[in-house]
Amino acid sequence: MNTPTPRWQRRKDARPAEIIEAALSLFVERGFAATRLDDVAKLAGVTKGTVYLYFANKEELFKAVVRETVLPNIESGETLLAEHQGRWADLLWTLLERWAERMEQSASTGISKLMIAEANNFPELARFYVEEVVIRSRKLFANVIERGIAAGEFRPVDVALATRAVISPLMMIKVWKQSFSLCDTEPVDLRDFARFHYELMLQGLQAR
Amino acid sequence: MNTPTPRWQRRKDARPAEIIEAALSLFVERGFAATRLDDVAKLAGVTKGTVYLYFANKEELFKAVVRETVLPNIESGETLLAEHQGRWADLLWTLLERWAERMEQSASTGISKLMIAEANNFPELARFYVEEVVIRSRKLFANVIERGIAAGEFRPVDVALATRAVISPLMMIKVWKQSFSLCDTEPVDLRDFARFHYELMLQGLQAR
Amino acid sequence: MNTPTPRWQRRKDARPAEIIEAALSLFVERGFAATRLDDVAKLAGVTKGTVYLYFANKEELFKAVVRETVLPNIESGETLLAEHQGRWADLLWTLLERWAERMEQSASTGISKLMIAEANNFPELARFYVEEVVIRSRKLFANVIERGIAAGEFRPVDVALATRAVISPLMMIKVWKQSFSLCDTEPVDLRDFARFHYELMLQGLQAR
Amino acid sequence: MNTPTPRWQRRKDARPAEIIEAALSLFVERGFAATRLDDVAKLAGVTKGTVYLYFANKEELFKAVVRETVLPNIESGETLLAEHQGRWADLLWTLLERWAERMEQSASTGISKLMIAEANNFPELARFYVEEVVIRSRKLFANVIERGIAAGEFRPVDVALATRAVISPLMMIKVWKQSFSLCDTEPVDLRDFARFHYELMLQGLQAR
DNA sequence: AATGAATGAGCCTTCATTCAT
DNA sequence: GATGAATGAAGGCTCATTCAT
Repeated sequence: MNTPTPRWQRRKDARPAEIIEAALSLFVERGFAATRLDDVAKLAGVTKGTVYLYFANKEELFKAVVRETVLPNIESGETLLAEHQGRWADLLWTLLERWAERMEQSASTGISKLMIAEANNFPELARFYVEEVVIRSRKLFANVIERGIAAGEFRPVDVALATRAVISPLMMIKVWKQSFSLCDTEPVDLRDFARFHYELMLQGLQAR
Repeated sequence: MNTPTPRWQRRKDARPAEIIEAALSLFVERGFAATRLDDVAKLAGVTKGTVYLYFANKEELFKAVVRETVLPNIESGETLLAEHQGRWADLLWTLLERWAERMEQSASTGISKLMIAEANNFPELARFYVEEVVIRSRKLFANVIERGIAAGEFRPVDVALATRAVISPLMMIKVWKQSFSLCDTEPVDLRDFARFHYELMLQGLQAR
Repeated sequence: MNTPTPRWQRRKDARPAEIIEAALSLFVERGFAATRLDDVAKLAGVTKGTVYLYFANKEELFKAVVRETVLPNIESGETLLAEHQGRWADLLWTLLERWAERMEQSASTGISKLMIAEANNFPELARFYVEEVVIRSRKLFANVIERGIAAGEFRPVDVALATRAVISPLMMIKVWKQSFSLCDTEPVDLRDFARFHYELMLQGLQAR
Repeated sequence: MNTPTPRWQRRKDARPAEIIEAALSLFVERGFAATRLDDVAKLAGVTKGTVYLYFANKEELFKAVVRETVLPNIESGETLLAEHQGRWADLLWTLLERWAERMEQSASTGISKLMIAEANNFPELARFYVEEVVIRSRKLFANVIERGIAAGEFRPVDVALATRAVISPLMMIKVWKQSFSLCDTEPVDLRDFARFHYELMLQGLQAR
């Protein structure tokens, strides 16, 4: 007497986002190669065929995940830079703090570890990631440092090296947490570390 | 009547070490999952069946690789600490410099990336690695910082955070190089970066 | 108040023919199995669902294509035979020449190759094709030969064998062209070959 | 009490030939695309993995089939040509007769139809077949015709066209038989047709 | 001890067919 | 009548593992 549940529903507009969300969570949890599209489909509530309706293949699905979940973060940082007024050291802290915050909330920051783990086996993905994400992120921080130097706020350091010195520690801690959260008995808090590292950095960067 | 074993024949005792060496080099180059045992065997000059003679399966081979190739590096650092006389900042630099050097020469430093990439899929191995390698490495650097503070050379910072701040940047750069050497158009030199980062750190660490 | 159906709107009666035309062209180009219904639909300007509205499945569509596109050619030959006056060798040439011409212009002559390729997988279709197309075509040529013999123009050869000897070469060249046009570096012209073969045949057929 | 049957036996030397034989028979029966490697393996008494032990992929398996089963036929024809003494028309007949015989006995002559059916979908196979089989076969017959002309036995015809005229009819009859054996109610005998066609040809070819 | 032939489970991808809209 | 989103079965290929020799 009750209406039989239809075999499926048309959810064209919602599907891609649902699949991307499922893929992000599984990619970050298990890695790219170890994630089966069957599982992505199941988690998204569809079948494998449906995944291929929206994404040409596994690699394109991955790229879509990056585009939808990582790029917006970078763009928000670029906006911050464009609109910034005031001390550059303050902007540096704002960027680092927001990054640390996102690391604790959004799975999208797990993509870094994913890429580190899979880059050698999927060179095309690595290229895509470096071009779309890495270079732009570096440029963002490099810009802040350059302007700080120009403003006389920072010493005239090597910008490429300084950019790495600003980015690497926080990224490493995040990557580490993702891999060893279950067995590292001496974890550090991401935001505490971000602040500590920022202040340490600043001593060495600031002009006297 | 008895056929004398020729001098040049490989003793069977050497086999496991040869297999481990081959496995290290391929695991570091391609990662755990992407390395085929066929290739490990070929590189070691044996056949696939022989690998299974010495190692129960791929995971056990992986564990053996970690055990045999990483610990000696740490021990040499501990010796340096035990015998050190003079300024602690100098020891800090010595440790970082030697580490950076090894990164450019020895495949064993590629294990870090390997572990980061595979830890989630091999929790027991992750536990082993954290206990035997990570904790000991941290303790080494933490000791240097603590003694520097005690000697009035460094400010009384949070030692756990400072240890991470000292270790993470260089490790991140190495991990990164390993994953993106082919497509990162803006690579930095490991030792240049080690020196840059050391000096920056020192500004923030030193007591005035 | 009533919306008049615009004159330019396609009548629904035209749909099947449009789909058949699209299917013919793709089947001939790519073969039965390799032709996707998606592509047929796209070429016909409809969607895949619409194809299933008019044809129960891919096989039925295939049958429809054969029915609609091959028979008219045979009928025109039969007409020629019925109305022929003069030497039978001339009619033979006329038939061969027209056939060679059609081979260069109409996709429908590609059906032969299609049937050769798919007959084993679609036995019922093969039966249909043999009965409706093959037997009738043979009869046409056999008739010409028989009348030529009766008229003393040709020697009294085995008509069944002679019919095959007349038909096969040209058909083979066409079939071949269709399959190997891209990689055969020594193609021959269809009409040159038809003429060459006709004259060769004639030497052997003619009474002295 | 009875010894349990081993899961498999080592039959290294025999395997490739067994797999090739199985593949030939299925390819000819069903076509290249429609033949599943699972079925080839089953018919050869092995598993799919074993097929890949000896052949890199389906296309390479096909090439091996051609190499092992078709090329020897051509080579034997080339030997016949090299060693021939006497009238060229006789050699022509010998070649055609042997070909017709093989058509009735060996599955390998079914490859022609196979290639016709699949060439468009597997261009690399088509290229291989044309280069390794087609060109060489044509050259064989072309040589006979050329020498016949040089010897004054045949009229100075267009050799390329004449070669096709010699080869095509018999090949077409064979191809046809393979596709329509079940439903053609007017089959002709291959060897009868070969003889008939040969004699017809000869009339047109011979110098007066 | 060592080999390497053989296995079989697993995964990405394709596409004819179905059916909710 | 027409659409196109969704399905699901099928097949090529890989590779860790086993085991007869």
